[in-house]
Amino acid sequence: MSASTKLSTSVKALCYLAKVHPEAKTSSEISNKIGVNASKLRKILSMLVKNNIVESSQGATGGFSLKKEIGDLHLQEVYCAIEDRKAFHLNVAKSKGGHLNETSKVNNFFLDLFSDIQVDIEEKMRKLTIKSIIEKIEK
Amino acid sequence: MSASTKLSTSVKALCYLAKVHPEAKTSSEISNKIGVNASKLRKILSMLVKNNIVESSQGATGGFSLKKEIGDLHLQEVYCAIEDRKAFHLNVAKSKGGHLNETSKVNNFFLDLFSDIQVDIEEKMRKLTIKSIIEKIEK
DNA sequence: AGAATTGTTACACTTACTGTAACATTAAAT
DNA sequence: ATTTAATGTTACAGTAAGTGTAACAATTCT
Repeated sequence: MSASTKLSTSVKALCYLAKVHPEAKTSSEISNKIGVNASKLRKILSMLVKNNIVESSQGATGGFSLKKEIGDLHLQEVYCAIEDRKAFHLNVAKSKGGHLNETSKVNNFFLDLFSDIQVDIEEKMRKLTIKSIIEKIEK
Repeated sequence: MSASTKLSTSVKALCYLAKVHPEAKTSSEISNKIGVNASKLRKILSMLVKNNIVESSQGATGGFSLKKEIGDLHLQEVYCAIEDRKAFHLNVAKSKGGHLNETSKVNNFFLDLFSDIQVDIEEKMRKLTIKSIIEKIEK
């Protein structure tokens, strides 16, 4: 699953959980609401659980509920929770061999450029809370 | 070939052509220098030709040479030449059905966000000329 | 104990990417 | 004119990545 798909799935689930807060909902309930496979959804939600964004309880009456206040929950935080590797990943061939030839210098240039872009993206996401996203969507 | 790979390949080829300017070089010569398959390279270079960035001549003594002054050639221009679709593409599920439910609203939010990001990236690329890249790389 | 849920693994299917080959088209050189 | 060597384009097999779904162990309430 691509980073951007995971991110939008996460936000959909978080918006739904925010609406029903503090009620807990099962993965299949959420799945029906947002149109994402329940198994895949659990995979994503489990990552949010590990990062203290969502709470889960197993067993017969289990389910997922919001743990963090959505006014304090930034998109960047969600993004980091679901994506370990540098995301919105851009391909640049690794330079092979020790010395820096022209080709590997160009590669390094793009690695730098893309990591600058990555920083910009994360900065943009840091300014958006889930609450602000919900407000923006509703109006 | 991903957008970012095509872009870095283009820049490698352009740097090499700048160095030997105004001499024309064949795709296999360039291929050897920058370590990219000659056939794939021709595919990319042909797009640069169509956008008046590179000149080509066919036939026995043919080859590729720079057409544009590298001080006037911006990375964004190269990028547009090789990539028709919105690049650095980020996945968002298309909303199906006419009405706007919560899920499709979230999708639209991300479409907007990602197109903002796209604008930022292109703006960054618009500030970089091939000449400035070469200077940056060499020092 | 039984039932229902999360958390995780596995797998087939599809889609995209990669590397390479092949060949028609073109143009210079002899 | 023929040959030669190049671009421009198409095709294709092999690989990698993404998608959708199923299965099942672990857990916890009733």
